[in-house]
Amino acid sequence: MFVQIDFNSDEAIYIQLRNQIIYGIATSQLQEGENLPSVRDLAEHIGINMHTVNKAYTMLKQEGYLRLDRRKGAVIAIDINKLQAIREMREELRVILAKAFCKNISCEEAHEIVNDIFSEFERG
Amino acid sequence: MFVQIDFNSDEAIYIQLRNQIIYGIATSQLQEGENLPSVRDLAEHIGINMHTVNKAYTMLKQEGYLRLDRRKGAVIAIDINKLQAIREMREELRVILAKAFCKNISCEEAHEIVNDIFSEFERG
DNA sequence: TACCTGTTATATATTCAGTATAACAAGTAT
DNA sequence: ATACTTGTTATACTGAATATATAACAGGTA
Repeated sequence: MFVQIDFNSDEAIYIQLRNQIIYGIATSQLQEGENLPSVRDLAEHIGINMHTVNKAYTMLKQEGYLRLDRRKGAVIAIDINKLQAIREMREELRVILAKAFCKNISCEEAHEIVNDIFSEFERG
Repeated sequence: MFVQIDFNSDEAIYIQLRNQIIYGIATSQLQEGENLPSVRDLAEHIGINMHTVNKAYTMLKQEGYLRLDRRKGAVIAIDINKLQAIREMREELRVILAKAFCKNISCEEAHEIVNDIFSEFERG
């Protein structure tokens, strides 16, 4: 597994875990239909509690990134609600871009950064 | 004041307050040199504790959005460290755009949303 | 002097994060 | 059938973060 938890971060462990799995999907390190480790195995591997992993998995399920199957365990399965995704993205971007604008980052510069990051995904 | 706190939100009050002040600066509702209400007045107005407002102000000071002056109180004063701002923005964008990419939002669609939000600022 | 600023210090209640055990239902492998 | 795996649920505990409540202090203003 590729997960790397920063225990000194102010971000909760289960949020870091969720973000890294989403990033793994975006970069094709994790693909539709692929299995994630069981909550117990991943917890063991990272060195954290089972429930912390379960919290991340449950959140990812709720957000439409995976399906939890009694037979196969946690399986990557994207459920796309594009309108809702756009609405959420807009709200999150509003804060980030407001900060950027205050710090003299131009719209063009923001576009460049967006392109940079998207290229990380598309050449996955 | 324009602040509107959602007490049912999962976002901390002082974070909501900070975000709205940054948004207010970006949209020119608050301008360089302008005074914010005193921590006691704003707390009274919103109906929250003085320390919660103080926490938001202290954070905004730390992040370079205002100066705290014993004479004038809290004054909008942007301290620009563009390189750092870009670095932080990049990290935050990475998570948001990974989510977007998983939900089939294209790079072009992301650009449109960025343009939309920037236009909220520039016509302030 | 009286009043206003931000600031600091305590104390308290509540919620959240993370851990620790334990058990359960359902499926798989032997 | 037995043993083992899966996610899931329940309970209990610790520690940290959030928010509140009083109180006081230093520096500046009217």
